[in-house]
Amino acid sequence: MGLAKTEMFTDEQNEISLFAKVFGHPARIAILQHLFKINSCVCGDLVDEIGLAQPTISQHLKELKHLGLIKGNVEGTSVCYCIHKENWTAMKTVMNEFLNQDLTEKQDCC
Amino acid sequence: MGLAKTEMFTDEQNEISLFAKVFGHPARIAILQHLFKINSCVCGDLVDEIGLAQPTISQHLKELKHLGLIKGNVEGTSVCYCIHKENWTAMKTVMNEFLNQDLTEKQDCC
DNA sequence: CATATTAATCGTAATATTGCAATAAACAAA
DNA sequence: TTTGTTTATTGCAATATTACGATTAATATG
Repeated sequence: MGLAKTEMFTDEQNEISLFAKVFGHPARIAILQHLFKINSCVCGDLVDEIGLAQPTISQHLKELKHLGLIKGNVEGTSVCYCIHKENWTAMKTVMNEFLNQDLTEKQDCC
Repeated sequence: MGLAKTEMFTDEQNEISLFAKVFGHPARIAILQHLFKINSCVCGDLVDEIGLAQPTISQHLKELKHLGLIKGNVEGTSVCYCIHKENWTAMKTVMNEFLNQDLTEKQDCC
């Protein structure tokens, strides 16, 4: 099928999986890491930095933008991208809450 | 294509994306949350808890197990699953390092 | 205006993921 | 051994993702 039955899960579960999904490709991790690394914003440099074709990078940027994790600013013929700080922080809260669940009290089964 | 060119990315980028990928489906989030919630371990209860067919749940469990995030203990005819604490903690370290990158010094582009 | 530059979009091929019915495998109990 | 119970595997259909060539859109520059 390839179709996740989102209606049978909680909003939280769907939200976490949507964020995780966008992190589920190394090119998008590379894009985000590069945006974190350089202080100023980049655009087509990402195509050189990462070894993928321009349409492919553009597509990955679109997905990141669609989830609100980055924003793009048109400057002449080029577009300058950067991390969307507020949304990134909000995403972090959701993800950290899931990842940092308490394990100490749990007893092992095996 | 549908094929990520893993060889052009760093080990870290590939590792992060692999972890994220497994979190990229709400059913697997639901499974993990349930394993966190109940103190003792579960097996076929997950099929009832989540609304998916038994082979589907089994497949999701397989992926979680393959990444080492859970472990299964055979008890008679049933299998008891639980979070793999050590591996979960190790995964958390990798993911937190990526998610919690410093944003304060970065200037906005837009 | 014509031309270059840059990024987005379209179209398409290759591959991956999801879900489940059917079946198999493993084990317990009668 | 037979039967029931539980989980894993197989096979397949439907859908999603990834990558990129070709093209378009937008803007700058001569």
